[in-house]
Parts: sequence; C-alpha cells; structure tokens
Amino acid sequence: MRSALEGHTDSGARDRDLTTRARVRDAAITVFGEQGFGTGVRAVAAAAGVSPGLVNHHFGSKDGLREACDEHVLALIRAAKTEALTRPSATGLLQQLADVEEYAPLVAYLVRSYQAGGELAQHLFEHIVVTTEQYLSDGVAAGTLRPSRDPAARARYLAMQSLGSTLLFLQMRGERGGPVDWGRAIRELTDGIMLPALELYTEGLFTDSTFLDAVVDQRAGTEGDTTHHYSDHRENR
Amino acid sequence: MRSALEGHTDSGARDRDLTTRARVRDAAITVFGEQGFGTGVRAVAAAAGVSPGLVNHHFGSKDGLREACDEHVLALIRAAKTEALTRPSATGLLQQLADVEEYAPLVAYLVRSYQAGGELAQHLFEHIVVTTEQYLSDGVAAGTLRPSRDPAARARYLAMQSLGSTLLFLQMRGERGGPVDWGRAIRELTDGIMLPALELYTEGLFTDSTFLDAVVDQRAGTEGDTTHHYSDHRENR
DNA sequence: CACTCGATTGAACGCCTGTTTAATCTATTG
DNA sequence: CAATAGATTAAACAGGCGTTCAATCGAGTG
Repeated sequence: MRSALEGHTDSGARDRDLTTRARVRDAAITVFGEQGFGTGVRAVAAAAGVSPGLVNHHFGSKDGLREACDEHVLALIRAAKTEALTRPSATGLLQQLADVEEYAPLVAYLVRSYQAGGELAQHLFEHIVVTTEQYLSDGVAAGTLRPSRDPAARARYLAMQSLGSTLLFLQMRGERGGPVDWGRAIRELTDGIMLPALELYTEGLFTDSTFLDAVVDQRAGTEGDTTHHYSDHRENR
Repeated sequence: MRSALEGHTDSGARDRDLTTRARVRDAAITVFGEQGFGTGVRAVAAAAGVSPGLVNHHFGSKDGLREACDEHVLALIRAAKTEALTRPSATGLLQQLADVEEYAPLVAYLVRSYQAGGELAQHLFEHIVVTTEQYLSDGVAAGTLRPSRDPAARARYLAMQSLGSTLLFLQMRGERGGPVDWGRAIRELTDGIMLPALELYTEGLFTDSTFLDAVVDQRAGTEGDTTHHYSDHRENR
C-alpha cells in the first residue's frame, strides 16, 4: 500500500493539505534558510509540528532531509524557469524569486546553499552560465551587445560577477539576526548598482585599450588554437 | 609577573619560539580555515599540541578564541597593507596574500569569515571599498580611467563585484575535501577572467547608451541634490 | 629552602546533537 | 469485524560539544 502522494509533484497544492512529508520538507527549507544548515532536526520537527523521530522516519537521516530539500528547491526553480531563468543576471533571477510571495524562503535557502557549498550551488551556477551565454549571444545577434573574443569566458565571467556580488551583498545584509525582507534587500542592491553598472557596460572603465591589446597580443602568440581572433574588432576611442 | 610576550606584536617571530597562546591562536586560524568555524576546541588543541582545557584558560571561551583570531588576521593584513591593500581588486589582494607562504592560511580563514559573516568580513570589505575609491580617483586624475557620475557608488560596485566573484570562485573550488592550493586557484581565476574583464573595461558591453541615458535622465528628474550631473560626459559611439 | 603564581593537564559535568527503538494510533484491506 | 501496514510518538542511546575544576608541574622570588 503506497502513501497518497508518493512521487507526485505537489507544486500546485496550497499550504494546509500537504503530505506530512511535504510539510516537514517545506518547514526544513524555511528553517534552514533562516538559521542555517547547522540547525537541529528537533527545531525542524517543531516548526513542522511533528515529533523529531518522524523526520528521520520519512527522510532516513538529516542528510536525506537536506537532499530532499535541495531536490525540491531545484524542482521549484526549474518550474519557474520560463520567467525567472531567462533573466540575464543573478540579481534579476533572485529578484524574480523574492517577489513571488511563495518563493521568498527559497532565496534564503539558496544563499545558505552557496555559503555551504554542495551540488545544488554548483549545478545552479552552471545553469546560470549557459543561460547567460545564450542571452549574450542573442544580444550580439540583435546588435545591442558587442561581440566577445571568447563568448564562453565572457558569459562565465559576467555570471560569476553578478551572482558573486549579489550573494556577498545578501550575506552581509542577512547576518544581523531576525528574518530579512529579501525582496526589499535585492531592490536596494539593484538601486545601488544600477548607475555604475550601466556606466561600465556602456562606456567601459579604461580610456585606452593598451591593457587589452597587450593580453590579446600575448594570447595570439602563445596559444593559437583555442581563441578565435578577429583583429578587425572595433576600437572604442 | 607577566608572561614573556604578553601584548607584543609578534609578527616578526618565526614558527617555533612563540608564546603558547600565539601557537594556539595560529593553529586555530589554520584549522578554522581548513575545516570551518564549526570545528571543535579539542581539534584546535590537538593541532597546537596542547590540552583542550588550555585554550579556554588563555582565551576564556571559544568565542574569545575566534575574536583573537579575527584581531590577529586583521593585524597581519594591515601589516602587509603597504603592498597588498594598494591593489585595486580583491583578486589582487588575495593573490598577494596567497603568494606569501606565511600568509597562505589567512586566505582560507578569510573565505570562511565571509561565509560565516561577522565584523571582520564587513570591516575588511569597507576597507577595500575606500581603497578602491582612492585607486579609481587616482586613475581618473592620471587620465587612464574614465570619470564616473557617482565615484563612491562605482567604487563600491566594483569592489563588490571583484570580491564577490572571487569568493564565489574560491568557495566552489575549496568545497571538495582536502587542503587547497589557494595561490594556484587564484591564478587560475585570474587567467579565466583576464580577457573578458579587460574587454568589458575597455570596450564596454552595450553598443549604444540608451539604457544609461534612461537612468541618468530619470535620476536627474527625481533627485536633483545627491548626484553630480555633468552632462558633458563623453559618449563612446 | 619554602613559597607562590601562572602554565598545563586530564577528567569530569551538562547540554545538545543525530539516530534508534518500542509502543501507540489510524486507517485501509481481506 | 479482525488484521495488518504505515504514520506517529515519546523515550532512550551514544557521541560530541563547550566549559569547568581540582591537581600537578615549573620556575622565579623572598
């Protein structure tokens, strides 16, 4: 005899009528997000309104609970993929998530996941990289973005900068006790970086291209196979 | 009767002839850096070759030990300030630190500090921000860097991007067990981002300035006091 | 030499952790 | 209705944690 919703994707269900297993899992995501993965099984059980022994009965161990949380979070994000993951920057992605009321605890959980490392963080980062690469490629094709000598490296670089700075900001913002309004925090972040980011993206930082020229020349000399050179690239001054 | 080196800045001393207190502190920095702040007092004591009770005799509690480590790390970085902290980017700073054999454990400890939050992380970040602002200001004065409509915001933005992406890279690189060669890791990071970073810094990303113009116009309309506008800023295409 | 004070140790004390176990409750099946 | 299987609970277990305490060591002082 199998349990009612075993194996189901219960994303559409509302708050109250969930499997106990699902309620424990969701409580764990919230508690882990708010207080970190060091939080004990008993705290999770209390938040879910069940006994400590039950969580191990459903998930085997604390690691099993953690894995179930990771899988569920990844599934939720992939479900919201159409709108959220098409955004180019990590800030845009997290903003999108934090604005939807139901997904708010996910942001805290994701920040914790990156702090703690693990597969979810790496997997999600690689996903952001390929999404960014596609977005940049589209922009180049449309003529709104400049082409790069190494599009893959540029996508990884921009994704790393965006996600890294966002996480750094959220960690620092979230470290002083009490629950955080992630939507508001990300909005503040966006406000603060909007101007300098656009300045950098449209005007650059250097007044001449000597640094870039040096690296391009050096690469053309040492490794002639991996990099595409199109030396007809337009100078910007 | 006071102990021999109590209150001294023993930065110049070599490995063996240190106060026991200093040896425990250094062992703690290493162990915390390698295994995180969750590591027990007993492990630190074992690494220092002393009994668990002794560390609390010298530092009062584990929190006291942590504070002593933070203070010492901050002191070490400030001592190396002349060379290290004048670098504009966080990558440069950490590269500088990781290359000096003696400071290698510091990098791991710093990464852990940022993961865990706390005063050291915030304090160091603010220090990087003001250093970056000074560096950018010098570059603008020398004519090698473009001026910004909001130099403080640009400095904070660039510092956040640099430090954030570096930390993200190092966390992901360092999460698979065993000690990490931080110098090599940072060098790989530098290699990977060099080209796209210089591309972005000299040529920008957008082909026109419509996005930037929109934000600049909007800011000029809503808030006329905090931002300096010099509308004679040069367009780059 | 006797004394004293800090360094140092090993063991102990609660406390909290993850996990296990036996018993109870619930509800579906034959 | 009786039986059975799963959900659920309270309690206990072993282990690690930070911390404390009494005892020992070692050297400098009167």
